[in-house]
Amino acid sequence: MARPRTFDREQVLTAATDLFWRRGFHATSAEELCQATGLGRSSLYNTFGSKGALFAECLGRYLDTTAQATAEVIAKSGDAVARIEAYLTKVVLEEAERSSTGAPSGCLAVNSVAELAGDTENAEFLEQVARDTDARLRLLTDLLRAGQASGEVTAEVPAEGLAAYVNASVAGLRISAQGGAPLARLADIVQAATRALRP
Amino acid sequence: MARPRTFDREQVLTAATDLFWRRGFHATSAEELCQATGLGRSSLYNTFGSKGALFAECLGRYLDTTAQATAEVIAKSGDAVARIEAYLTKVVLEEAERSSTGAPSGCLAVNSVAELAGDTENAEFLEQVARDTDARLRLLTDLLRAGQASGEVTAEVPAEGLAAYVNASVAGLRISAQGGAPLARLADIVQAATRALRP
DNA sequence: CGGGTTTTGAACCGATCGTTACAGGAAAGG
DNA sequence: CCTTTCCTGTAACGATCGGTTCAAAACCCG
Repeated sequence: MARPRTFDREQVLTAATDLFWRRGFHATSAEELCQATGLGRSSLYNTFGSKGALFAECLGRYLDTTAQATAEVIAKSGDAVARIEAYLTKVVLEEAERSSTGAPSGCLAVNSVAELAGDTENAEFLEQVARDTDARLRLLTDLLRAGQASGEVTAEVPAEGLAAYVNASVAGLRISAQGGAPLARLADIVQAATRALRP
Repeated sequence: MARPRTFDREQVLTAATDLFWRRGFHATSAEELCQATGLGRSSLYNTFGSKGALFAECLGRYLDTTAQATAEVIAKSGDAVARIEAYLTKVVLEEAERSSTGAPSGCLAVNSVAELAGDTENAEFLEQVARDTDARLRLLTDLLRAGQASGEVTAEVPAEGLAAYVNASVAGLRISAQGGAPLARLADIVQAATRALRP
């Protein structure tokens, strides 16, 4: 019936995500996206509509992927503090692997919040991240509240607050990694952050 | 001898810093800078040379100002943990005031790292932030090491690691504030972060 | 193998990017 | 008052921005 596509949609999204992650939304041009994905301008616009729509799709895919990975680590056995520690350690291991493979450091969601927080024209991207953050906070809150109930986790701070704290720690780790902190320091941050949760 | 300037350099830098802070380096145009500062294109370029040079000056001034403010809070009396808590609390109070006055939230240095970490053409800005971060880490390390020596601060994590942790906590607070976290959550984060330092 | 449908490449759109050129205006020294 | 020196506003520079147009190419189905 018709001429088929010569590219794989998922591969294109992966390449575009990598570029947005590395350079940010505003600094990434359509020309660079074409070069990185290998497809022409009309194919890109015919498939995704606009640069903003492509970014929204990349961001959504990124958020879903990382949310799933987070849920898997959190769901492992062990007490609540150990699960949080495993979660934070996973972040450090990711940064270690990324810096050795040339992949971008930090977190696309954190970068997007930092870049677009004052950008009224692109508030939709912030809402995407906000929805993801809310879901992540609910997951962490449930885990930490259960930990408080069983005495593994301190009750000096409400579970919602501890969840926000864990979330902030991840962002802090990501920014620290982007700032060039050595792996040993990132590991120290995890150790310190974990201490705060114990009774 | 010559015609004098009709604007105040410091006021221009303040207005430009506010705009860069709010919108980021790449998304801030020369046109917007002229509008925000009130001066014409040629005056702006005649005075600062280029958009990048202006940003470097804004960033340097911001870093110096905040470094001084940090040093003042850290130098106050009290034990090491109380000083760190005062430092983190100050961050939260700043965010509270900014959100009520319409000033930009978050931190220009954090935003710059997130936006420019993968930007090889603007590595000079990252170096500026890196120098500031190194100095801040030295200050924190000294304080925390003294706290460890007197037993006020845990020795489970080396002082350099605790300093990196405090620094990461500030970045996490800033990103959380930009992401829309309510003040009560930010205060919880400070309480939790402070717990990690105690023996 | 030919008709119908979709993708593709390349040229092109107006707008805006960062930056510069230049003519005229305003103050201080003589 | 006139020259000198700098500053200012306007207009424009080439380059690039995100996005579109369109004809030709490529494929599937009959």
